[in-house]
Amino acid sequence: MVRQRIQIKRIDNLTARQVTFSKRRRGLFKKAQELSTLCDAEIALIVFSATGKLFEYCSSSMMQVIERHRLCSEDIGRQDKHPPHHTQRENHTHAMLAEEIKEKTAELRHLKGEELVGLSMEDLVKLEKLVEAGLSRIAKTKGDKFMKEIGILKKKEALLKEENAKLRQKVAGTSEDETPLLEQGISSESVTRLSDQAGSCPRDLNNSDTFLQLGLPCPN
Amino acid sequence: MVRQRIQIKRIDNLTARQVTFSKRRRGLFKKAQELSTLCDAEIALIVFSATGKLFEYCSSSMMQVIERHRLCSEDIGRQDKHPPHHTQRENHTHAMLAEEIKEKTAELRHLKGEELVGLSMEDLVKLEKLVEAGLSRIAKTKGDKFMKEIGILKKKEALLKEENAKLRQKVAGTSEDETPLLEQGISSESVTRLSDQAGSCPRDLNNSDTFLQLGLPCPN
DNA sequence: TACTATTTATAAG
DNA sequence: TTTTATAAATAGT
Repeated sequence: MVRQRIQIKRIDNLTARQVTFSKRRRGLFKKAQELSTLCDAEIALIVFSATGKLFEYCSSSMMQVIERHRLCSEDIGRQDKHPPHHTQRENHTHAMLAEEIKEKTAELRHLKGEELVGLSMEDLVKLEKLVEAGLSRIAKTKGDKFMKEIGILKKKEALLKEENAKLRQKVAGTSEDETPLLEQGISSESVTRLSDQAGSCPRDLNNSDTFLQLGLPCPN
Repeated sequence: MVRQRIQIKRIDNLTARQVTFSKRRRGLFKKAQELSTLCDAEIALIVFSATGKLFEYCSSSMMQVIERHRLCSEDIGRQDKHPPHHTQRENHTHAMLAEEIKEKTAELRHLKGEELVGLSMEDLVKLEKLVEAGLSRIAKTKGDKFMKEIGILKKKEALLKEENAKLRQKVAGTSEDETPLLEQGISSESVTRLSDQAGSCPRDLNNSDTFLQLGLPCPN
């Protein structure tokens, strides 16, 4: 396919074959994963090299996909008139479970605003309300958590300030050095560096969506 | 990858997603088969579209490859001493399906703003974004549908008005009665009662969330 | 579905 | 492995 178009037939030269295998295998896996991501597909890819080495990729769980595949194949090739034994019941259970998965998958899509064609106006309005309600709960939970974090940080700040004040007193008592412990030019009222956490903001707040800065910027 | 480089992330637009899926799926299968031929590899590729349709390729026999894969995986994690029968497999399938249901149920709860305790700030922010995106898609779909309905109704209105006018002319020609057919005091310009639908608004618009009244209130 | 301008993959070195 | 020239794939139309 390059420098010179190649024939799609077995490469005789061992080295060339191995090199090509390695390159194309990588390409194939990349494409598989891109397809999965772009199109929301569930993909399983199993590759055995000529030497028997296994390479695999799966967008979710290999077992899960293989099971799903088995179920589908079963459905297609159901020519066995009489599923003889208890398998009758097994199949029934499978069908139920599969149905449930299908329903839940559809509902998930709807909640995510996908596959909406075919929904009636009424359905859409209901769905919108449902999602709005969910969103407000999520926002509230987020807000609560956020406020709690702020509370904790403020408490820490107060404690450290107090400690700081005490230390400053001690220092003042044992030395003539009047230089404050904090960086000069920045009031200790407006900024308190948390000495035991210097250089690391709490992960949950170190997020681009966090819209308040708390006056305790991360040093990054 | 062309005309404009695309991000490898889920394609939101349904049509574009389906088109891309179709194209890339073909490409992927071609690559798989080329690799298999060129390098003498044994390859199995299973693809489920977002809508649940199964596509598969296998250089030999799917069962064979899956079995070989199972053996390899087993070698890695051999904990099951003696898988007695096929019931093992049945149970396994059940477990997988049950697990999938569990996952989907949890995701549904989250999208509905339930069971949020335990989620990190990061999770919450992600979730909020996801739901917001879904909501906006739903709202857009609803709005589009709504506008379409309005268009249809307006067209109907125009047609009926025209018909009305003609009928009125006829009536005027055959009788001296000057009383309009419509309720007196309401201009036929602003209200046209759809005679064949009197008393029943289209169901989809008879909803508290419908914010325009169209000048055709339901008599309830 | 078919067409291209581009990007991506890759054969050969 | 890394580099290139070129073939192949594909996003947008």
